[in-house]
Amino acid sequence: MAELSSKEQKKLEKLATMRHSMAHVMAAGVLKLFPEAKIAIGPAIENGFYYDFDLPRSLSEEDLEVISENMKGIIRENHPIEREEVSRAKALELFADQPYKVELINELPEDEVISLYHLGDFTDLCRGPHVEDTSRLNPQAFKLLSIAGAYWRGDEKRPMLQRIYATAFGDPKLLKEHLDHLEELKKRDHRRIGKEQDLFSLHEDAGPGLVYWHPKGGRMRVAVENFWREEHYKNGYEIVFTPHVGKSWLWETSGHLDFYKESMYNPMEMDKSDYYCKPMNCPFHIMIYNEGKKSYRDLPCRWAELGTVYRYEKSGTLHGLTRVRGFTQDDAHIICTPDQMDGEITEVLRFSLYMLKSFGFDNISAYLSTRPEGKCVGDVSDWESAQEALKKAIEKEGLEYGIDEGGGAFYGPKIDLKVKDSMGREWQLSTIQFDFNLPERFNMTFVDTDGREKRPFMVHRAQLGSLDRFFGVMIENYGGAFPVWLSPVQAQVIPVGHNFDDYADGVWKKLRAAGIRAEKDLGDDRMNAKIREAQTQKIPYMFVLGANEQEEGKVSIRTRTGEQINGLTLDEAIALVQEKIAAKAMP
RNA sequence: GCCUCUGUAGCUCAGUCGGUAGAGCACAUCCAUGGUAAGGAUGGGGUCAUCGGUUCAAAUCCGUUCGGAGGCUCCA
Repeated sequence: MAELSSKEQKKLEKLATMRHSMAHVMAAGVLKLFPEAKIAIGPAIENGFYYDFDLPRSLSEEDLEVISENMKGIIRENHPIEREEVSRAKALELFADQPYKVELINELPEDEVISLYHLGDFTDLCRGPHVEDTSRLNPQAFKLLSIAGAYWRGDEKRPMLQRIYATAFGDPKLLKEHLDHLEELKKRDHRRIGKEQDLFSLHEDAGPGLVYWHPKGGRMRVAVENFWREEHYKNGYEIVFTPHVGKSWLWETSGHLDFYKESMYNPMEMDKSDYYCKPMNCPFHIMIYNEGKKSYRDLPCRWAELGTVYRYEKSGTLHGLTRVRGFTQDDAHIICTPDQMDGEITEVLRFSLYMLKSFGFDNISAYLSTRPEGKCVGDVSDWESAQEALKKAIEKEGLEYGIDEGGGAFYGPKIDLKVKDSMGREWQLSTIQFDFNLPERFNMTFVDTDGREKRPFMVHRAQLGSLDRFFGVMIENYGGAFPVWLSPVQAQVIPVGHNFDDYADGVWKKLRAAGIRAEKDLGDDRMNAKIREAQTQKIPYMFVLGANEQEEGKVSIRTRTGEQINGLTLDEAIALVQEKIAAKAMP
């Protein structure tokens, strides 16, 4: 959330005004095509605008063409856009055949000024502001993008309207830039790259939203998991493993069956008990904690698990790796005494930031969510000290942060960390979350210095969130051109011709022995085709070997960036690759 | 879940007015022995997602079911 200068702020406002006016033009264009259309709302949004309509039939791509032409016509007719303030009664009369507008008017507060904007013979209820006339709109710099269903006021019990999404800029060049950006996003789509690089798949027939990691994706995941485990041990965590299913009393005790049941897979009955697939790992970690009496000397417990959980997400929300039904959380629970809390929070935040930065996410912001109004568990004083600890930790790291007052869950305050990726999109990955509920429900205790049993603090945290989702985000962030340490194939060995297959095979074996993920391409293709193949696979290093290399026992490297490094001994080449791996660098 | 679009070879897609299916890539075999982004030839491969209906005849038209894609209050 970088602060915008007032000049930039003004520019954005101007753009939003222009887009909002464009939305009116679109509504006018739709009414030309469907005079009986009922219009709903049409705001400017981040990269454009939309307008919702209730139409006699569903829109097609061809309709967008017609509407688009209508809009160009309206703009060229050069209408003024004029404001008029009217009484409530007049407004209701004017929009008598527009039920959505009537609803809006009736909901406006008593003292609100009701304003209309006229654009030719189109009049819309609108707060404004707008551009003075349509000459301020560029007929070459907008594009209708898509048709989507949208519930009136986002309420699934209300009618489904048709929404037209569009984008608009002041200048056709900027429109083109934006469209190119959308094109680039498509190219980086992790579902596409996952297929191209043979990383993972999903199978509708075997269960929607369940991920299959192929060998190449598996290599990447092992690289990430190994790094993750090493860092957790270095940072004072223990790693635990817990079952995938548990009896119903666990979920009754945790409250999941009361509040979370519809997101859980149905139970399976075994020996007259119901077993549920876990949607979260917490109750299992608590089982470990509650095994034996704990002393203050045992605390803090920092227990991490790459725990695979199952959640029954609605079918319409599933999306590639980023929204799935079975996924592996990089979960941890920190159980500590009240005295230890401040230090633990500081550390967990520092560690999380380090983790995200290791994957090239340098643009990180924090969001603190505090105690909601109404029913919460836990003492108010505990909430306050927890919130204070979270805030201090954020400030100590010098992070930009926002506060979502009252945005916490009923069981505790939290920090969410969001990263901005290379395409400027924000993703929420890490979360650090207090829980005043489960320690109570599971009667977790520790014996303090005074010999009395007390309630420990418990904090949930995930750094990458879900490994599956994180991979989706990471693939798109890198656009499939991974740093060397993550690349599924780090080096591709390519002989110039079959005469050098043996030499290539020897080099390949040594690369593998040195711990480098190397492949050899001894197929019948010409070298050019092999290079092209390695290049499209975005393999960081190509070892191209022929007579020149064989005679001197050396190697020549082509990087995927097109750089040529010739005349290295194999040992030098191995050292070069290993250095880049260790540095988590690009080739 | 709901709305719109959509489902044809492993992948990307074409298939006109309803007349029983095609391309490129990939794969296999052979030829070619090659120096930094696709050498050539031949061949195998499809219950046109599913179930049902209309029809002399369905990939094509209609309905069902199951998937996939884009959306579903950044407030008149």
